[in-house]
Amino acid sequence: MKDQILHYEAGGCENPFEGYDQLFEEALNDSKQGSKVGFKRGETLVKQGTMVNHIMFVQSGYVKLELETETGTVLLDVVPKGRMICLSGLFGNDIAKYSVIALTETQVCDISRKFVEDVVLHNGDFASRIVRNLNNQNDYLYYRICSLNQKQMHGRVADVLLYLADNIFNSDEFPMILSRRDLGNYSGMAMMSVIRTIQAIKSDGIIEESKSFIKILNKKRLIQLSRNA
Amino acid sequence: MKDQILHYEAGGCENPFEGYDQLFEEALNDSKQGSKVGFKRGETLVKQGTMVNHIMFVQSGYVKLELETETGTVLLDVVPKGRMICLSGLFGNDIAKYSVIALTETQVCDISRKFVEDVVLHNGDFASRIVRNLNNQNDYLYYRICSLNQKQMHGRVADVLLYLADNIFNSDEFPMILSRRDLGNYSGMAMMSVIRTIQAIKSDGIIEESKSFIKILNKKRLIQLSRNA
DNA sequence: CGCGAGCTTGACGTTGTTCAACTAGAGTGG
DNA sequence: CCACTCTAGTTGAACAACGTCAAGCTCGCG
Repeated sequence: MKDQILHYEAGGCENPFEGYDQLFEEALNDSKQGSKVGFKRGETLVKQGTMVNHIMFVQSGYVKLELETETGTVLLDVVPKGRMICLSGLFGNDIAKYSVIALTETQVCDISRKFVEDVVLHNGDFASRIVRNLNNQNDYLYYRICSLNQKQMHGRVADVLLYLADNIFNSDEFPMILSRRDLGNYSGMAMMSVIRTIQAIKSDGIIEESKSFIKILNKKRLIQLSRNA
Repeated sequence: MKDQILHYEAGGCENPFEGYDQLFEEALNDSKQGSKVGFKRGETLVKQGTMVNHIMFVQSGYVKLELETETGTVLLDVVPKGRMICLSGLFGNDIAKYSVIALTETQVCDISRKFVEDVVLHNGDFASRIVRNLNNQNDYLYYRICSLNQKQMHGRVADVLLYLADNIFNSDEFPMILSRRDLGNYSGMAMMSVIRTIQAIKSDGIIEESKSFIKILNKKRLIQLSRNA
């Protein structure tokens, strides 16, 4: 029971729109409602502080959510293809709370926020999915807070790697789309500390990296590291 | 814009049940649906890992939400009278993700989770309030992550104090219901580091403490500390 | 071939934790 | 009423963890 949150399992990253294809297809085909847009790595989809009146479905690629503060940047999350972004703006104000930046070539599909809000208002089943999705997001953030609160460098780096493997790529081998700096912004560490820690994990034979492609060789030990061993 | 999240303002801690008194009054008067229970300081309202089939309204007093992990305890949040707890269990499974513990004498009022879920399913306006509430909870967690990620001890302690003053007690003078250990579990610090930091803030004349009652004497400087000065 | 961004390494200084000893107050039982 | 104990809070000194600085590296790209 205790470790239910230690190894975050994204039960709730299910797409709440699944099964509602038809409903939203109409919205998407309406030129005013939906439009597909492509981005290159590094491009900004949404800039923190600007007005945003739509939510987005990531059709292909990967994006990161970043929060800029006076003292630096926090990497809030990585979102892979098949999930939604900006759901957290539903029924709130128009101002984007964080920036969204492409980590790879990315295609997204905009949906009017008002439209989605209307569906929530009139379709209880859909509303319940949105609630469940937000609750899962909450669980994820709890897990992040635990990691930051209690673990030291090795544990935190292990956490990011496990999160990427288990929740973003669903594989123990994946391309390293995050820079060392990104990893630092995610885990609350200086970039150089990230480097040193990863170096140590590599030379312990726990992971392998070539051509910015990560392989987890010894997952058990990685999980042990995460538990602060 | 940048500091929108640095000073967390609980726009969203509004009670989503407000205005729905009548609807839930009925539920509460039904002996099966609602019941009022009292707790003393230190008593556990909900134990992490147990089954919970209700959400709770805090009628009087203050409670804390705590997550127990293998490596220690994380203080997730403090909830004052007038707010709900366990909303995060809506449409999820029955298992409590965290413990709820009374910080003072507390009276709570249980409401069947199924009942609330039914209202969400059939009342769009209420559903939108729940969504907004959860989104505000998300914002709060982002703010916490920023604090943990980027600030050092003085900033983090300042953050807790400001959070308590601005969002829990709505006053710059309040009883210190959290122990030093609690503060450590909240801010990701060792208890002794909390003590030293508070001692320093006191001797700088920024706060005053007597009989476990806190007065913020110089809020500007406390905010400066929070900004990592 | 040279330039720049991301990465790496070592030395050093700071921040924060741990350990151990001590104090003050709150309850408890005789 | 007085020991007695228990918990929360406090302090200092030693130590480990982490960040910072400065220099050099590597690799893709023009």
